[in-house]
Amino acid sequence: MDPDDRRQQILARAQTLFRERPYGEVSNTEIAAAAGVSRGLLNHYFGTKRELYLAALAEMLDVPPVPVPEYVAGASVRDRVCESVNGWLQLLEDDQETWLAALGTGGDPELEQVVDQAREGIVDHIIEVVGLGPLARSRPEVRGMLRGFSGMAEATSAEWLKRGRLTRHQVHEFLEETLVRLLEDVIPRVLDDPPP
Amino acid sequence: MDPDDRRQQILARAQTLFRERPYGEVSNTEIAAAAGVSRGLLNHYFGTKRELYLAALAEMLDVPPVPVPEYVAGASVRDRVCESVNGWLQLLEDDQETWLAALGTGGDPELEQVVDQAREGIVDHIIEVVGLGPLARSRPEVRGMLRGFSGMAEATSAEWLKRGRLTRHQVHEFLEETLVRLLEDVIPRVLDDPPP
DNA sequence: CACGTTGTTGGCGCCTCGCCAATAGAGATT
DNA sequence: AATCTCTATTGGCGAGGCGCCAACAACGTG
Repeated sequence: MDPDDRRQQILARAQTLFRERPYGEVSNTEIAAAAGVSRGLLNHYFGTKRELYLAALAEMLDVPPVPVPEYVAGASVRDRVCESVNGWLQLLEDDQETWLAALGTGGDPELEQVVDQAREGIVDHIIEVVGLGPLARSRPEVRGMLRGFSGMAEATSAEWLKRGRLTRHQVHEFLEETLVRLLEDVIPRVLDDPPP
Repeated sequence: MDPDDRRQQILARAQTLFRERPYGEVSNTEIAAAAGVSRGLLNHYFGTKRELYLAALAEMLDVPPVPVPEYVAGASVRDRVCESVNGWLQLLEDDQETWLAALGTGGDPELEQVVDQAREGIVDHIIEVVGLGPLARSRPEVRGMLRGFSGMAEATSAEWLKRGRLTRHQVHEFLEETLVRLLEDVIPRVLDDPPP
């Protein structure tokens, strides 16, 4: 068989398995059996199991981005932003299981639950400090949106601590300005908006 | 030895090891040796290796939140928001390595690089669709902040797809409103602000 | 026709994990 | 004080997984 085809076939089988179960629970033996080849052939093509996993994941995430429509050239900022958000949600709906498996903790539900609980504590702290009223506290949508802000805080903090593209001062200012606008404008607007 | 003390001691050693290396690269034998006990004792206390890992991670993430200062009662929204952001950054500086190890992909650098590349592609797409000028494109701070927005998009999408606390419509509206404000107000303000 | 190259396989050795029988030591009971 | 029970603790056994390597086969080439 053609080496490129074989390599691609193994990767395809590995992807489907890594999508449904986390790394540690998928054995090379299983991947080889699913691909109809010997186990040693996996090492021949990809070296180690980790390299196979990285290759599979890289190809999973290497999806062509949603094409940019033409009309954005003369459109307003809001229209272009709307289009960008649409592109993201579209991408997410197209191959949902891929992103859910790749991002997060790799698909482990119990592990997910542990870090989820810690993040909910962060949200609790935000709610307490900014002094949300009891009516806002009771709505789960508010918690959901604040979890969104928490994700932003984690990402910008990583930009500061790991990548160095932001300073601590910039992270602070960015998060403060954003959170103020969320509380005063965005969140009330989303809450008041009726579902279509 | 007192069972509680022993359990705590094993957890402490496991935490330090799991902080510096990802799950798969830390063996139970190593944890047992570091704790000065037999390997079988780990199974006696925690059952399986995964349970030990979850227990260690849960205790790592179970840090007491930064206490809320008193003056927030009569302060403005902005002051309280500032205090909340301060709390987050403080928490991050106090035990930085814990959060960096727990969040993200579990401390695996190569895996991190793969998903990082995918996320940078998302940022590229945002930049292209919203039509940022070449001067804004060139600044790495802009990319850093848009990565923050990307983190928010991932978190809110998880709220929609996994938790169900937000609808797709709400996610869309929330992200659109937020991104418009980021582009028009927040990002320019952070860029123009001189470092202290 | 011989020969080197390469895809492919089965097997060997090492490591890790979960389980279990065996041990030792402390506390309780008589 | 002696015994007995309970439990913390250990070493070892078996299963499974991974990386590596020698052997085989098939195909093109001189």
